[in-house]
Amino acid sequence: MPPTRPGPNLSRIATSLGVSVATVSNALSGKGRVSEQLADKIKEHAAQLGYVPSQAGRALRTGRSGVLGLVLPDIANPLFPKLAQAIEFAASAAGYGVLIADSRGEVAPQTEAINRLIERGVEGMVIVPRRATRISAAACPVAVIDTPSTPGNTVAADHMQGGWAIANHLADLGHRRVLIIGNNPGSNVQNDRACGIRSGLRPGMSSTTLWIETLERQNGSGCSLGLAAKVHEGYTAFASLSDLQALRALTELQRDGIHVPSMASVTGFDDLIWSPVITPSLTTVAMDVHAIARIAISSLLQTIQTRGSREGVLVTSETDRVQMQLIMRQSSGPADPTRISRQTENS
Amino acid sequence: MPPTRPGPNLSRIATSLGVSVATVSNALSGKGRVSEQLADKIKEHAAQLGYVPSQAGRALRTGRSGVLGLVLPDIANPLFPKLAQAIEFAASAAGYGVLIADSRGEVAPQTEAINRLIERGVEGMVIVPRRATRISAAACPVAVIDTPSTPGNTVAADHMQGGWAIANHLADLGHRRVLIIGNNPGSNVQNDRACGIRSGLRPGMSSTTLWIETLERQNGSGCSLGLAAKVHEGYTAFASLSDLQALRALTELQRDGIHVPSMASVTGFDDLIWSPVITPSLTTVAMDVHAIARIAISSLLQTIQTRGSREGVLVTSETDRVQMQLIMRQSSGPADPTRISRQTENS
DNA sequence: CTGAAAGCGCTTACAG
DNA sequence: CTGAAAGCGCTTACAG
Repeated sequence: MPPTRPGPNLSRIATSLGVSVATVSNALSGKGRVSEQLADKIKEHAAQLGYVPSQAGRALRTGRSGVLGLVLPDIANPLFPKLAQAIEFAASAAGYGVLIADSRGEVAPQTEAINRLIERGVEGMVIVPRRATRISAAACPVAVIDTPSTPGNTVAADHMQGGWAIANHLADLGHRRVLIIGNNPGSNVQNDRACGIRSGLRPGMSSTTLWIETLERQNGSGCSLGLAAKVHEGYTAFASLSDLQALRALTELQRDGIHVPSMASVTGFDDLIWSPVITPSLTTVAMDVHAIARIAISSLLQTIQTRGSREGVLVTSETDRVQMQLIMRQSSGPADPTRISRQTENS
Repeated sequence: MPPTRPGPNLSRIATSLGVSVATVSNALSGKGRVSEQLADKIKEHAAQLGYVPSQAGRALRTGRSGVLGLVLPDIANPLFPKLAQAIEFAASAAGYGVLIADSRGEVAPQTEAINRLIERGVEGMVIVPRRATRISAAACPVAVIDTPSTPGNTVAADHMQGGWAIANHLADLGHRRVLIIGNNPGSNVQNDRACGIRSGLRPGMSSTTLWIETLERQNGSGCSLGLAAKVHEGYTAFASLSDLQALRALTELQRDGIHVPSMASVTGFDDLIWSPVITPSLTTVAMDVHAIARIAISSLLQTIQTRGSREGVLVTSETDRVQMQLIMRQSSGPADPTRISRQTENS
């Protein structure tokens, strides 16, 4: 005999009130097929009994599990908490739960993670793909958050525009030689940001790009980036493609006696947790994770409603790129040292 | 009529093979009530058809959803990714999925988040409580990860011992005046770490504690911590209670021209993502998140098996505290400047 | 407005 | 070793 849940179910409520389960179900779901009077009575009684509907029963009957999956193949990415939070927020606002899955930085198992979610009956999933991975259609609708230039992307921050905003900011401050500092040239996101920066340079400005992974392959992990030397070569701005690289750049410059921002400006991307906390606080570009999450979830749910949850489609959205916003803090300032006195500096 | 899943189900497999659903079920679950020959044939056919068992059907029948909840009331805590990853790893190794829930830093809604998970039918949950929140029993088994000194804690890193390890390290390096830098005096974890540090000081050593939130309430958020002045007062070691505070301390010292580690040592806690990346890399104390996750999940599952998943119990474990490990990097060095030459420094 | 009944997909005693 | 049947809790056409 199947095990009975200890909690009350529709049948218990029904018999104790002398009505049918159908009526209880209709009353609680508020479909309006029950007289208001009776409905209120049923609702009250259910609440009193501490009734919690069985998702399993409902899912089996309706074919809808009420659960979405979130695949984060690189959970160690410090952007993750904000995005996960935003996704969870948007999903639960729509009445959905969120199952997480990650592939722990290994190579193959993105597919495995996806399969685990399918087995758990998710109606759709949001995937933040690992570097340049193409998502082959899974057995359910999929919303991809990567970068607008990735084919199949559903929604993402406009990383190019973010880069442009940084370049514009640096140009306004009078910088002419910009060192772009990225981690990995294989990242679509980082490449788009770098392109954006280059596209925003004005006549007379120039940039060079330094990829940390490439450098570390030669000099060993944790090696110096040689930024002090770059300052002496005439670089005055260090535009990092993530706050993590900005942090590395800033601490290296400071350690080597280069004062930021009076001798060199440092900027980042993403407004990660430490950016407002460090000294000097970091000028950066933030993505609107809530807008992105909202668009991803609503497009996903729309696809599920129109096409069902068993067809492997890449979800599209009307707004596929969300503006990034420049956050001016204290790590960037005028390039010309004679103007330093005009710059507000933290004491 | 209830909607049919597009995918194959047991019945489809059964009829197409001319056997009963019971036999298919037994064969696929490997309970051994079917001849090996037939079982193999069924398994092969099921795989060929791309059969995915319906969790909803199984859950309804067995009363077990195969899902656990993870409640992170402060998802912005940068420790989150590591812990979430470890929990997800341990849970999925045991065949469970993980639903996340967070309360977005608001005050009341820890309970609301917990209820959402209950409604989704989790068999149990892991809760990392917000600051000093006491978890009142939910409607299912609960494993709490906080600090061993919290009543009801299931498992946690031994934060006191971690503090002791830091103090011991600083003592070995010859430091005598230690400034402990914490964020919030209301955090159990931070308090235990501070106690641990104090307990490890040797005769002749002294410490003062600086709580950043308290200071910022007076001087405004983002204010200077005045660490350079502390150096001139004779403090040589800045023992932060989290890597985030260590980062703030380090950058402030560097900005004010104090070289680390030759003029002052800085240490942290948690080995967060940036700790090995900054210059100088950060000496810190790491918790073994995988051990903690493993213990939390296994205790939780054991309780679920013995007492069911509908009783609100606080799970206990045999090992309630996991040792923390000192990671010596370059931000800490000898207190006595004359000995600096003996210290290996990164160039 | 209310109720009786079917059925989603599964597992498990029970019978053969 | 294999099968027929019951039933987990729910929702929804259908009948009254």
